[in-house]
Amino acid sequence: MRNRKSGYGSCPAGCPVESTLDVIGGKWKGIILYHLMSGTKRFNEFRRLMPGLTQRMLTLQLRELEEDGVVHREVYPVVPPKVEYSLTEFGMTLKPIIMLMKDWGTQYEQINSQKLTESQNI
Amino acid sequence: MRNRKSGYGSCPAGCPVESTLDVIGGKWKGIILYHLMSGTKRFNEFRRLMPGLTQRMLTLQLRELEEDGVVHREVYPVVPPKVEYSLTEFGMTLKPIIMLMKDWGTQYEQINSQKLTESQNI
DNA sequence: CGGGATCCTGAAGGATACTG
DNA sequence: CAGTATCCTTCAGGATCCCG
Repeated sequence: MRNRKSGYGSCPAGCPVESTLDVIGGKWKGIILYHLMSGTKRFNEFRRLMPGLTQRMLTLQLRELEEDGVVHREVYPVVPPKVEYSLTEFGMTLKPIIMLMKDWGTQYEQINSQKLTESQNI
Repeated sequence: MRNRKSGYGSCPAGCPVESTLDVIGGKWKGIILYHLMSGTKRFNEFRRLMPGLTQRMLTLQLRELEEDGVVHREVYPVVPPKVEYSLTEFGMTLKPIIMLMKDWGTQYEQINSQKLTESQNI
């Protein structure tokens, strides 16, 4: 999923779509960004919000989002350590997309669960 | 990227976002959907539009999109074979998302190329 | 023309343990 | 608290050849 950006060679049109997917398409990036929409979060806050996400993956995904310029990482030089993650201004511009994706995903899930119950009734 | 849907266990909120990414997050699905926005396409049309995409992957990605209910596959019983792919009505509802993603990706690419030239000037 | 059948690999993601 | 550091697994994606 990563290294899409490097490889294309020829990609006439529609590639910006892929660039966007590069940024938000990581396994956890969608949820991470979604949670960041509602405000700054700390490292362990994410872990509470997303059980099942390991520390390693959380770190990696956050670092990539940071590299891509959509997430800001603020380190406070205190003991115990305190690090806050927030959306950059550019990251904020993802809000409409994430929100639309949330709405669409809700629709999609409803339709899928309907299919399921239908096939059980037959 | 696939089988996200099956695995979660606990996914309180924001998961619809992930569901959507499940549908559009495949390596070529973004471009495929983008090209379908402008109308029905045949198998080899896609291949022309996206050199570098192998037959196998094109078939697989189209089949998954079909399973997810966003793409319709129309087979004409003629010789030589003719198969047309189009968006379902539900698939049409993805248009706003794809378009936003295209716009955002364009912005993102501009910013990235700026960074590049800046770092070369230093 | 529009695929299917195989085989293969790279890297995305995961489990676990340790640390400043 | 917020991470590294290793090691390991899986499977999405690719290459190639064949077919009705």
